[in-house]
Amino acid sequence: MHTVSISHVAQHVGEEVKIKGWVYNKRSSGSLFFLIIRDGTGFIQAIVAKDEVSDKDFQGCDGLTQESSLVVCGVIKADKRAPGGYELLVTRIRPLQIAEEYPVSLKKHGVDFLMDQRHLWLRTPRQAAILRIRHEIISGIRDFFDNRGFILIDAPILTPSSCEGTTTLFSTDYFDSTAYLSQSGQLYMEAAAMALGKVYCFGPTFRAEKSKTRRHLTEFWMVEPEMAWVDLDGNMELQEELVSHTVQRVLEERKKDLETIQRDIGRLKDIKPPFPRISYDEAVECLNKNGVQFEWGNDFGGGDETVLAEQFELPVFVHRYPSNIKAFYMKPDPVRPEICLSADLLAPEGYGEIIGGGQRIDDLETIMRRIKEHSLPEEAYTWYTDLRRYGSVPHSGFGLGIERAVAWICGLDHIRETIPFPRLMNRIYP
RNA sequence: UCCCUGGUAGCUCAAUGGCAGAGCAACCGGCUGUUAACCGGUGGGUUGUAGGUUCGAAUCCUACCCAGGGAGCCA
Repeated sequence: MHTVSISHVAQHVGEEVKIKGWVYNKRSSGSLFFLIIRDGTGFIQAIVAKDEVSDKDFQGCDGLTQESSLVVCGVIKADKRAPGGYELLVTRIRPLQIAEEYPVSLKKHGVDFLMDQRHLWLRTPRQAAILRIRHEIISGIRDFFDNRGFILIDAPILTPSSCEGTTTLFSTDYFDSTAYLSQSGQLYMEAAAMALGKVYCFGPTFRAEKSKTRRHLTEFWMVEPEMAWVDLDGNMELQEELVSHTVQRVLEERKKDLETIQRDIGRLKDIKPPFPRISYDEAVECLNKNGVQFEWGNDFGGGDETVLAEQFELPVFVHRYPSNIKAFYMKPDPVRPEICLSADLLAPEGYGEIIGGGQRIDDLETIMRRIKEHSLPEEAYTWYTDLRRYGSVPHSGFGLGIERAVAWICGLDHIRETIPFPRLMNRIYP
């Protein structure tokens, strides 16, 4: 008798099979037990009838508790009364371990409790569905780049100093000096792009900011492509293709999981290029027209981003921000040096910035001036400025926040559910 | 760091100055098609912590701790 996964039971109707899993729920009715069994791929109702199994097996069912592990044998049958449409008529049942009283019940729980039980919370249908969608998003992104000739380059996680010199970094002891956990692989990707043309990194990112909002984690994952010979327009084109490809892939491959989490997929279906593009100037005008007091030169807050995104059905690019609210390496606009060739992509439905990127400064004099203006330690950036000494070319790139993308595509109201074990300002357990 | 809200049984909540309560979970019993099954029964409490006001505090006051939401900062 061979083991089948619950997701494949439809192909085994009438056969006697083995299922290895856990008890999700149990109901009994005198001489019948209804066990809802899960195996990580799905859920199936198992019927244990007194007349169909040994007395020992039947009595054993009485002691089964929520999340007990077991191996059951039985015949797959289609039945309208069963949740999912199929059920298992049990012939043999072997408990492996009887679970202790399980903390996470099928009833309602509060966030604090669930976060403390995150290792067990992952077993619930909703959390498992989100993690499968996260996997699909990640694999969709990797396939997108791999199929377009990008080379995966792993950026270092331990770094000697800040990449951008602004945000708060986590520090750690590094022999007799201090190292910092990476907040971006971008500068290293610029070096790699000059070696290999089109590259990307995909790794964790760390920010020690004391942010307590539904959009922030202290540890999150980011994909950062970087391309030689590509300008701002080419950069935005790649972004809209990447985002559309990823959304369509999830719609095709994870329909069932989207149903499980009750995501309204109406607006996701239309996510296809081209995305609207507005300049920072136009965005400021748009905010003022919508009753938001906003002054040219400031950066957008969460609320401002939502107002802007609400004007469009699709994700929207906001490009050409003032240079002094962006990172030091953003290339100034040749006709208006006070603004730069940067672009952020704002997701619809209030999910905010999911991509930040732009064209980089490729001129040695300009990059040296910007490093001085930002009071960055010049020696630490020698390798970076070397890229402008030895065959500099126009180049662009961006960073896509995986968790924010997952939150948007899944329609979640908090980023903490998008990652298996979230790290927040005041939470590092489990 | 600042602002707002909250903390009562394992979990989710009620009790607003006067006997500490319910549903679920656990345990015992019943039921041959249940759908977060249902029905009957049992056990379960330092009301976040420390002070204070009061004849009397879960309830009012002060400080602290913890959590949630937001601001700033950011993807």
